[in-house]
Amino acid sequence: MSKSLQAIRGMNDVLPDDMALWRSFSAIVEAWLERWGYRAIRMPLVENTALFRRAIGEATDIVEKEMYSWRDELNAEELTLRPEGTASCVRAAIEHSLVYDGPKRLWYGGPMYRHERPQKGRYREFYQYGAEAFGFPGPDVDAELIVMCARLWPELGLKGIRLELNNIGSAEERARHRADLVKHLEAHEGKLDADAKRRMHANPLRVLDSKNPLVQEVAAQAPLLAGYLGEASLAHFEGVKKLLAASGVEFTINPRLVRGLDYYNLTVFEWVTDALGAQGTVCGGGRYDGLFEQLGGKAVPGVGFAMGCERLVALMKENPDRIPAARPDAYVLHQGEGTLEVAFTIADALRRAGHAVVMHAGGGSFKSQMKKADASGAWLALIVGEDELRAGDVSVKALRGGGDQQRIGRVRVAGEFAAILEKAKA
RNA sequence: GUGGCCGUAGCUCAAUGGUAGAGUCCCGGAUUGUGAUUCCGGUUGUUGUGGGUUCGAGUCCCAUCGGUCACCCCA
Repeated sequence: MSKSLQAIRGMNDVLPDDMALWRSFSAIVEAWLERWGYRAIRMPLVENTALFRRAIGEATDIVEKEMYSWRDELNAEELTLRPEGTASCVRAAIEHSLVYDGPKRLWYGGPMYRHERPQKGRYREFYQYGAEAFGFPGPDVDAELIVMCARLWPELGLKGIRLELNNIGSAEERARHRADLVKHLEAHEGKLDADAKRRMHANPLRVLDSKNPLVQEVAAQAPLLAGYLGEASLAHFEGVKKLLAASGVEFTINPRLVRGLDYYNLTVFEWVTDALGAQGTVCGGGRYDGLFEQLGGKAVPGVGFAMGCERLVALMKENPDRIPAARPDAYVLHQGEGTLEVAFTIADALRRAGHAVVMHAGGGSFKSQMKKADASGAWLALIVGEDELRAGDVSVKALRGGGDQQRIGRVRVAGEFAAILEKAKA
């Protein structure tokens, strides 16, 4: 084992048995995104490091210690494997003037990279689907994105995913709150632990999340952001809540909900489950109206979410009956001089007619070929032996119940196969 | 990044410091051409890796790699 190479820590192979579930997950999610009017976009996995530093924020954990960054000496560039998708998506929208002719709804999917200690539901390479709506300032699209998710969970067969919501106000409101918050923290610096002190100026909102009881005491008396929210912010949030209520989507307000990326404002939300231990957030997002300008574009409002595929697939795994069995229509076996060519061309003809056909390869006794046919999960076994070869026939045997073995002329197989298959499945 | 627990056959797991095992899977056989059930037989391995203690280490110690859980963080 030690001499053989291993996958990079926190970066996982997905084996064929699991890929069946992954592909069905992807098919459901992608169809759902398209159905809601979101259009696919694809961005590179590698971007300039500066993009993430500017978008996500210098003081965030992601930028401080989780990015895979390196210097590409060939071009003298600082590069980073993307830790999330929103920054790239906004960069692409600015670069290609995507909102020139009006607002846009976009989605993307693919791997993201963060150098964290791996844990269940937390990997160094992990897949996300993200949806972003650019150019819509109103609360309706915030609500649309949230309701969208609410409708997806049942399609994936998932229950017990609850919605947490918060309003973190505008940049100006947060700046005023933040100034007062820092003052408050400074006044009680003696009670803060090292972590809280470090964050006090860099990311004071995070201090409120501390689990240290002494720090909590300080946090409990800290000025609340809610007291700094102006009419516009409150109205926006009311608008979101009204549409959620109209859609029958339940939520809890979590005033502690602070997203770990600096670009958010107004609406932030997380979809959370208790079934995954400490990594319970299955989808998270919010509004980021300042991000376009921060990245050098015109002022364009944005709102979006990203969902963690590994976590959702893990939840789907708990309902094994939803895992689709991929079975071929037929398994073709052959034995005897001259049978291979006949079997081979029959398999070819059936595939050209649209059927899923596995051709036995590698020889073996008749018995072992039958075993492989059964193990393949195929509905039918097609047998070309010496008898069939002489008679110009193929034997068709149903492997999953349904009907006796029959022989049919091999020129008729392609034409009659669909009917035979249907009968075998009945 | 910090701490706890764990690493034995492809998989799931046994083995008081004293000869590494079971189930499953896989392969072969049970009248010459028929699977899934049943019966019989067979192969599974540098016990994650590298050191150390010991007459003797899967077992004890150290390191390292990996997994897992919690902290942290987030999807």
